[in-house]
Amino acid sequence: MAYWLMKSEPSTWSWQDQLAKGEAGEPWDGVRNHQAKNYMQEMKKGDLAFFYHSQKDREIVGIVEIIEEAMPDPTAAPDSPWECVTIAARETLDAPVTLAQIKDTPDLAEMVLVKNSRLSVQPVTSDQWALICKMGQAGA
DNA sequence: GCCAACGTTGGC
DNA sequence: GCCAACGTTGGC
Repeated sequence: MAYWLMKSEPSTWSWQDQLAKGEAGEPWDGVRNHQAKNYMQEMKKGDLAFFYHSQKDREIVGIVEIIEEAMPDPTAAPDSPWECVTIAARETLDAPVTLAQIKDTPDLAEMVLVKNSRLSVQPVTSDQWALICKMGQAGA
């Protein structure tokens, strides 16, 4: 069981958009970065990921589950290497965890989100996961 | 194969 | 809106 963090600009694809998809989920397509693609290939069905709003909000707003493992990205050219996973919303954080909070928390200083802010799909350690769930008052 | 130039992302 | 960081492109 692994943990991840996936970023989206709310103006492009927001948590509300994701919630609206319900159990059917939504392919996380359009990723055009090899590091991000490699992480998606490592994802297993049942893995969990934080859903992060970049740009204006800059906060973790919810938790999604990987419901389909990596497959060719339907929005990419047929012979391209790009892939996507499918995710479904699992839980909305009662208290969104902001980037500022994360930066103020010494135990979260090593997060990829802090170290490499531009990577849109990133791994999260189980310790980081547990702490952020606590900060966000996640029920699960 | 190296590296400068350029475009894009995302925090501030 | 600005700018730093990073990835990609293209000339040599």
